[in-house]
Amino acid sequence: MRRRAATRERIIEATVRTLATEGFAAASARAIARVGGFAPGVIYYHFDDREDLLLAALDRTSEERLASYRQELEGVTSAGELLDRLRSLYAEDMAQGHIAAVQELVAGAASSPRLGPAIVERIGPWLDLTEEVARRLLAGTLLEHLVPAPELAFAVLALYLGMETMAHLDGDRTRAEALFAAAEPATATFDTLVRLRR
Amino acid sequence: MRRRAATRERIIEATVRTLATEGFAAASARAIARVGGFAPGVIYYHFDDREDLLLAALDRTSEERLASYRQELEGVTSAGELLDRLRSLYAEDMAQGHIAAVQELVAGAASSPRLGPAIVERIGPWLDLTEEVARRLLAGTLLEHLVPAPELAFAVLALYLGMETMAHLDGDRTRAEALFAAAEPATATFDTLVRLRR
Amino acid sequence: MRRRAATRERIIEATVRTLATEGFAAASARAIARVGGFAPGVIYYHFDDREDLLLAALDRTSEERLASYRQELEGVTSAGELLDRLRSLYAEDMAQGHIAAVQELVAGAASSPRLGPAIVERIGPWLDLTEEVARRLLAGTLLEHLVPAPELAFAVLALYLGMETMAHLDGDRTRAEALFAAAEPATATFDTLVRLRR
Amino acid sequence: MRRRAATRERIIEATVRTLATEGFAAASARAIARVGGFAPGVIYYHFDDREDLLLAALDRTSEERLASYRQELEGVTSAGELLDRLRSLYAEDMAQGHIAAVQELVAGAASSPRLGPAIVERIGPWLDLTEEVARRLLAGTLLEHLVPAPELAFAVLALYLGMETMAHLDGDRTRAEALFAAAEPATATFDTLVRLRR
DNA sequence: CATGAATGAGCATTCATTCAT
DNA sequence: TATGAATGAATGCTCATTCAT
Repeated sequence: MRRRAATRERIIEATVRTLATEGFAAASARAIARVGGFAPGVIYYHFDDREDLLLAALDRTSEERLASYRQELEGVTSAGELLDRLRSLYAEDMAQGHIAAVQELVAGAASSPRLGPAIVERIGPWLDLTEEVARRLLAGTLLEHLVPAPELAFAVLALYLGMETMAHLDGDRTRAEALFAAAEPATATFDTLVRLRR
Repeated sequence: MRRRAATRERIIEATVRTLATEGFAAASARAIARVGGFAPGVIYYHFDDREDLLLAALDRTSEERLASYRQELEGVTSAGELLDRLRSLYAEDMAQGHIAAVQELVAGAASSPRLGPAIVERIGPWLDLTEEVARRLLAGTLLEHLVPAPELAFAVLALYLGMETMAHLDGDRTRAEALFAAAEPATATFDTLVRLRR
Repeated sequence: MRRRAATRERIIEATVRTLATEGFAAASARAIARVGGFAPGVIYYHFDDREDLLLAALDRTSEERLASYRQELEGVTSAGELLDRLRSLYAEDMAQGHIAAVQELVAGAASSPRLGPAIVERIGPWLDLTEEVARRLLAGTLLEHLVPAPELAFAVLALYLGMETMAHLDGDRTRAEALFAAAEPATATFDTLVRLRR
Repeated sequence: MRRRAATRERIIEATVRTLATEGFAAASARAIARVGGFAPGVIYYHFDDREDLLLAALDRTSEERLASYRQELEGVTSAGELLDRLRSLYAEDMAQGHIAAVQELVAGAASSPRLGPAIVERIGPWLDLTEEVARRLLAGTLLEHLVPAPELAFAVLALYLGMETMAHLDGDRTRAEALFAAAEPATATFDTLVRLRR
């Protein structure tokens, strides 16, 4: 009983690792089994099929990262602080390969009708978190009624995803970093205006 | 002479259509041939390999749309007008399926080392156009020195791509439209401020 | 464990048979699978690729026959006896189809850069055996210093290979047999001269 | 009318060249057309199919070389002289690529049931020439009745073919040259014995 | 006669999935 | 439960050959 769950974990972990290092197309049942050190057949004892497994892997990564983001962004009250935190979270994402796995899944989803909607579904909690942070920062500012939080949250996530996609295409991460750097003066101005107003 | 070029066109057109309707992974030589009503072998008579064909399809779509965007955005001077034009261009993109094909290619490129950089290369002219429009709109405003145009252009394209990716994942276009609608008050405010300042 | 090796054997055996009866070019993965009664895919479960399989088939045949030749030629001391033994070995070769398979491989190797050198390598032990027998027979005769053993060995193998090629080209084995018959008086004379000299 | 024959020639010549430089498997209709600078389709106006063309190419090369060999070997009366002439003819063969084309054909014939016998047929005139030279040299010697000329001729051609095959396998021509060198003392001894006897 | 575009069958190889052990 | 051998369909691609122009 216990063992069943443990094996499941091993398979999921191997899948995330394979996605991150080999890519979506190369994350075949055999490749995952090789990475994890188990027989290919065992996968089908724990998961219905490849898609089922990939979604489980996405769940794992998503939950884990969402927890980190939530904790890190909880007490943030200024735009400058937010930018700082996001920057280091993004660096973490990259270092741990989580984001690579997600990006591979999003890209690969194009070729599987079931995967796409399931991925979007899993974006829901991220939208909630983003919206919450946005509301907190905009509260009491001029922008509060000018920029609706749900749409802003969607735009932020889309931007993040698009950035990742672009970086993934040619392996160049410097543009994303340049974007963080370029946003700094704007966040400073924003924070100053907010303080003056209060 | 004539015939050769005509067939090339037929193949490219079938490729764009297959990408848009079936997805990257399903756009196999056979599938494209089926869609276009020709023998699979003919593809290799006109293109070196699958990637060569996919890039040709991307070129076609990209050039065509870039021309439309350039023409439509040429004389735009206010944020409100810009938003309007983008809205209808986006609607066109969707109706014609071009953007779906592009999205599939961008996503699929993850699994092909040659495709990725080639696609990034083709994003260049889009970055230029975006940057140019951004400069024009920001010129003389307070934001001019606060928001560097190149990074802004990159962010805009990333946002657009991310939006498309998300919409493509589950086929829901309403979020993109909601974003356009939500941006309207902000553009109006922007235009008013600019006018006052002048 | 056991099963794996057994299947490997089946595949190799089917390969040798296909080479012998259908020829090099026709020994496609599909053809071999058809002959052996298994799925084409199984080949790639046991061998890296077609060349790997062909070389394995060559190894099997070569080792098996080399053992027979070595055993049969070990105690031979006269030219007449040598001729007799070679004759029956050659008949065996033909009956078992081994030599036909080898001939196909040698011929086909022309079109595969990796196969050629690998085959030459496998000819090494045959050169050694031939040279050893040649030395033994020539020792103490007038020819000993007139005919260098390594070159003689090479010539003998080339003659054997050429004979096989010719026979294989049109399926006529009688010329090879006529050659064996024609060589008999010469070997008898040789043996007589050697005996007189001693 | 004239033109027809001229085109035929061009095609044949392109075929020989393609065989020599690209090999049997790569000598596709398209490759030959590319080498010769004409349309692939034209081949089928002059030849029934690929095999027909390959045989025509073999005919051309064979006739041309046979004429050279015949002329060169006509007045030869000693084994030493014969060896010398053969050596320079062999060098010519190699330099002109004729022998490479023939070897490719012989090797490739394995994969075509019609080609094999047709090639053997074309070896006939070579057997005749070889036999004639052999008879001339052996006439009046002790070997005359010990070694039947037809079988000897066959053995010589088989040796030549085998040598070529082996050299072709790994591109090493030095062994053939070593064989020529090693045969020299034996031919000298042969010539001396013959002279003494007369 | 010649062209060169098109056909369709064939090939090597990979992979998700099944199933006897 | 787990193993890993086997299946069979699919894929990218090449080629001899045909045929409208």
